[in-house]
Amino acid sequence: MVEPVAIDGCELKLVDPARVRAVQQAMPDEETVAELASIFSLLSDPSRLRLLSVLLEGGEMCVCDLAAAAGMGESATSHALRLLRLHQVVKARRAGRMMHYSLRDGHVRMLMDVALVHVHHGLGEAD
Amino acid sequence: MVEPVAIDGCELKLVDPARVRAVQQAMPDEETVAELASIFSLLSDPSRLRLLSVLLEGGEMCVCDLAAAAGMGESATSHALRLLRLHQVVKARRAGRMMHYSLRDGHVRMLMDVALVHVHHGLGEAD
DNA sequence: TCTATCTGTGAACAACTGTTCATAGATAGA
DNA sequence: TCTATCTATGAACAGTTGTTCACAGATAGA
Repeated sequence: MVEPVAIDGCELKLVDPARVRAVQQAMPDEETVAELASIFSLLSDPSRLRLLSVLLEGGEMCVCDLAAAAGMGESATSHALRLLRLHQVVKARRAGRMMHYSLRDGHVRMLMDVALVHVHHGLGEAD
Repeated sequence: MVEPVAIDGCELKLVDPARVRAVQQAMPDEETVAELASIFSLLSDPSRLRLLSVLLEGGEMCVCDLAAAAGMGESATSHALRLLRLHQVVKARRAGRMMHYSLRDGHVRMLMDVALVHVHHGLGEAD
């Protein structure tokens, strides 16, 4: 029933080769996929999520307050904020010896809201 | 300028203790944070993102076609689909000896779209 | 029942990640 | 300039993750 088909130079057994080829052509390029993975990876850590929650609720804050509110050490907080800044999720402002961090745009809130809906919608349902 | 303040039984130096306390009370509980991290973690892997892209574009498909379209081995594909199914992201339907997988709802597309907007919006901007 | 085919699972391995510790950089005030 | 304070960085360690390999389960057809 499953016919052997040559695809990408390799011989594979496929059920619907035409659909496979069509889907492959419509797929985003590797760079885009990698960037998406990067963004989601940033949001996949509880500590970073807590930091972002704090920034969503409290607005601009210094590292020591962020650390205390998120229940983290200050070094871990600094490492996390550096990552978030490198990926354009937060921005930093210096005021004297203190650094103040804030969210860069509203996408984070949207992402967290959609994910929350999914979490609460899928509870208790079987496959 | 920064006053030592007792919080959670530990003495810490904070700039704005009132705001820290307010933010802490508004923060989602640990379980919710962990569930959010779980969902984002599923989307943080390029292989799983490709699989989801394929399902978004092609609809319901069997494991061998999914593997071919996403450019993965069939075992890796099966492992990935199992994870996605355990977290209610995809659902499975058996037809003979073949398993057909499909997306469970539209949240995945929303999440990917919002993340894409962020990726393209933030390109080339400095901090 | 026996076999071929499609998919699922467990173990093992390398690669990656987040935290901590120690230390360095940067700034304000004396 | 010297010191105290706040933040950033580098190294190292444990913990986690994704893939592959080998094999097991499940189903259709002979």
